[in-house]
Amino acid sequence: VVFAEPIAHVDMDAFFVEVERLRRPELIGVPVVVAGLGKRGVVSCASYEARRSGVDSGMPTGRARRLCPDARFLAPDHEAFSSASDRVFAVLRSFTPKVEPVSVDEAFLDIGGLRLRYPSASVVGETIRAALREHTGLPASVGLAASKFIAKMASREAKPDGLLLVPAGAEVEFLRPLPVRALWGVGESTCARLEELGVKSIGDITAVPQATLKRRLGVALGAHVWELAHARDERRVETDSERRSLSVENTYEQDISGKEALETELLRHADRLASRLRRSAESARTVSVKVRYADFTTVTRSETLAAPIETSHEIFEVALRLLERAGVGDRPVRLLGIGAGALEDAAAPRQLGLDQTPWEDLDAAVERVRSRYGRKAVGRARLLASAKLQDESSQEMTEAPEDLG
DNA sequence: TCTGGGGTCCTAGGACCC
DNA sequence: TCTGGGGTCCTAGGACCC
Repeated sequence: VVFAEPIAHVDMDAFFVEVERLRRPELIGVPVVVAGLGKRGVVSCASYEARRSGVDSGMPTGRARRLCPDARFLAPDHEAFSSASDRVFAVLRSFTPKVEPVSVDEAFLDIGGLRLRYPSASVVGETIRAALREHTGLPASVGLAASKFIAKMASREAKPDGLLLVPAGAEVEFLRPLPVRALWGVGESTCARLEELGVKSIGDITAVPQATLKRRLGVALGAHVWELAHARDERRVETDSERRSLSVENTYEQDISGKEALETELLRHADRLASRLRRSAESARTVSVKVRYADFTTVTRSETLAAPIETSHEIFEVALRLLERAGVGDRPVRLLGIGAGALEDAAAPRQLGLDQTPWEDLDAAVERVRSRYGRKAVGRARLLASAKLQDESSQEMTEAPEDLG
């Protein structure tokens, strides 16, 4: 006996809102919106009550306030979400080790191995939902199918707090009436181009030759969309995929401008990025800088180095060059970011240059102090002096900062 | 209404090498 | 004198997802 639908997609319902409701029961049953509360904030998660007023993820908070003035607006508490996420994944892994995280609140499970313990895939799905409810207190929806992408579409149809199994063989029929926008990988832009071909539903795609789609959408996307519309999806559940990049960025409440302010913010970002690299024991061979101007145009500059780097000092040096190359000048900037790519294991043997500096030792020491006394226990004098620029922190340093340069 | 932060993957052109 | 084909790597931008 083998399940004909061995892939489960588990998706938590209004995750951030439900986590808040666990500790604040007065939020149950009323519209709740978790969102950036600043001038330039957007919605991270809206409760189903708020969604009825048209509020949804990604929407500017200002607009959400107008649509649903009675909602409770809460700033995201990332630590709470992250520990709730850990509890969710612990429950999922108690069923099978074959868990592929998609995001903090979503995962694919290969439940094929559970066929001897459960009578059907649906029973597995309902058992997972009940276990999540019991051990985390949170509602989840589950989609079951023969392939990942159908399972994903099924969980969406099942929401909220539901389960849907799409029987093997019935996939095309299930997909046919759904709008193309519902396809995983078809966003606003692709949707518009498909509409130009007269394609509105997923069923419509099957009437278009694959060659036409490839010409219109590009080879990879055209082929992909055509395959998905025919319910062909061979992707397996991948349990151990490695991260490819790391980045830190910030949108400012007020645009910043001028060399001094930009460089100080760049230094702050380099510091955070190096800290995260160190904690994951990785080094980076490419560094990129991202700048978004007041008119929302965005430019990136990147540089690939001969050897990987990892300290805040080295990252800052490269980032400064890239900022120069971006040619910002005096233009007002609304977002500044730094990214690290081409990641390598920091333990990998590396060539020692003649100008090898003690920066690594310094960063390591800083990290040790921080893990013991908190993130703000040590920092650069330059960042302390300009702490008012930081829009995410209102706390003062409690320890005297060391001057790191 | 005015657009977050963290990621992934694809495309297209150019450099460079054989 | 004019000009190959293929492969890999890098860069910049864009679409998409949660």
